[in-house]
Amino acid sequence: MNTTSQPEVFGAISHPARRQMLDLLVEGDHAVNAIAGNFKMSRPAVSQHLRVLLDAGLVTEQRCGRERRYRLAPERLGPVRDWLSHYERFWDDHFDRLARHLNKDAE
Amino acid sequence: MNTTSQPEVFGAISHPARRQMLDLLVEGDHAVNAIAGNFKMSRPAVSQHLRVLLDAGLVTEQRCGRERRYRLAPERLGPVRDWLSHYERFWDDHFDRLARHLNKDAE
DNA sequence: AGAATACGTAAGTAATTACTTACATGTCAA
DNA sequence: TTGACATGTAAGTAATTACTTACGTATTCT
Repeated sequence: MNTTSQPEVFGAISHPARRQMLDLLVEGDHAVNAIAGNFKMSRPAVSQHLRVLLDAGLVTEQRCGRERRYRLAPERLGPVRDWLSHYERFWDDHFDRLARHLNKDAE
Repeated sequence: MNTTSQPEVFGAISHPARRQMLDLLVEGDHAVNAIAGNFKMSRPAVSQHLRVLLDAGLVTEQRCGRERRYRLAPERLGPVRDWLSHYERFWDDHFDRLARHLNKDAE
């Protein structure tokens, strides 16, 4: 269990606004202004948060005319899920047994 | 999906040392010195990290003579798991279907 | 009682974070 | 081409974080 891998990811999701941005992007990709419309902070602040998410690899950006569309890249949440999986058994043994069963299937 | 609930939890697990402390406590409860032995930082620094985990509800402390034993309280990772669950489908649809199936069972 | 142990807390500091406003750059539209 | 739009970047700042050393407080041991 390597807890130091992808440290930026845990930092990136530690801010409520950034989690909310990811939640927004679940619906599909969005331009910066569309994202910023959901927040009280200034648009540059939103840009900076998006930069953090981009650096963490949690989103990708695509230039699209004068817009920049941000798209969710949820694979990078993998380390979080992996780390969390070590704790699953504590709150839901039933679920855990099934998860391990699935892993066995995958082998 | 309330991304602002239990914000401390996401902050608490954002630091690699604190995740490593939780990982340690998976094995069972430990006194502070036993925990500190695994880190290069000073013991007070470890105490301060443990305080963050305590405030987040991720560990409990029990006075035991002159020791203080910290024990994992993994239920508080629930918000993290819940938030993450909205992304499961992106990397493992099969797993997601089974998760939803389990939820249906639970009703 | 007195010394050693186990720990928290205080206080100080350097680094980082989360903003802000002002500005620069590239794109589209009249 | 001129102006409006979409966005990143720079620079400054206040707040927070992650440490450090010094010290205080129980508890146990002799």
